[in-house]
Amino acid sequence: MELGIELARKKKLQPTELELMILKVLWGSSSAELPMAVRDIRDGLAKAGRELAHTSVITTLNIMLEKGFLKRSKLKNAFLFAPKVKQDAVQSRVIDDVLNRVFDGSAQSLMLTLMDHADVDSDDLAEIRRMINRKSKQKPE
Amino acid sequence: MELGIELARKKKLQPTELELMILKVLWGSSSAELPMAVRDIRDGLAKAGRELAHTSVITTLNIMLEKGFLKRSKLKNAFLFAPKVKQDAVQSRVIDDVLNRVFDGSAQSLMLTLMDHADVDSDDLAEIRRMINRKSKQKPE
DNA sequence: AAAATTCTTCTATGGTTTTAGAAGAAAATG
DNA sequence: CATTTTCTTCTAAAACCATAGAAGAATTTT
Repeated sequence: MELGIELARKKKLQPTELELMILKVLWGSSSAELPMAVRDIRDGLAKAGRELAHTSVITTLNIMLEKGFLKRSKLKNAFLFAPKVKQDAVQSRVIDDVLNRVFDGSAQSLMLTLMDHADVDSDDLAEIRRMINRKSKQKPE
Repeated sequence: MELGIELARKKKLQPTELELMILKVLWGSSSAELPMAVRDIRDGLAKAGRELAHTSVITTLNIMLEKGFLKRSKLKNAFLFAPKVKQDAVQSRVIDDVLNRVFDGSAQSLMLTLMDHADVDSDDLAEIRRMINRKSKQKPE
């Protein structure tokens, strides 16, 4: 029996380029958590170099709502949007994805690439070393 | 001579999902560098869980050729494909992109996320520490 | 209240990605 | 040499992404 079962398309958990920009505007708003009006989000995008029509922003916000990235509330006749996902969580998912897809799961390889490439100065290195020490104590595993 | 100045579209430097899988098949082939036949690439993909029609693979390979990810040679009537970009280079570009887009350029933040998330065991930590020491000597910057 | 402004939903287009069939040329096989 | 197999190129479709105009409802302004 050939069941047609719509496998409900595996929901991209990763925000797209533009979606991420929007999330960053929301996360960065004075008191995060605080819902923003479309107009303000649009301004935030413009400030980041992305000038879009008002309706373009709305369209994307609605898609993000469906995807579960945002929550929405109403003020008068207008909608306000707030992030439903935390920045940490998104960052984690992205790193996980890159780690597995691009670096075959090798965290070392990833770090090596990062340090070879990005201009990590000696202060950064020191900070990272501190981080590692903390880590290796805290979780000897 | 006013040649047609191909400012063309901004050439996605990043391989897509499938394109990356294909590159991995090519990079991973016994002696990298060695050109592979479509059939073999197809098998490699299948082995990685991606079963595509022969023509689907060809279509994608041709796109990758246009994008400059691959080079092509001919054997009899069939084409052979080999990577034109090195794995390091692609990894670098991806990390750079993620660093800037997702972590606002903070390598520390990226690393922290990586270590909090991925299961980096103490051996890994030791290795990473060694890496950092090497780095901080080599380039006091 | 009439007019202007503000917002939303609907609809639409162009581009990219992924996937694959049809048609036809070339090579291998019997 | 006729048939089968193996390749390629062309064409195409569905999904997703980015962008935005038209139409219409609600709010504000004059």
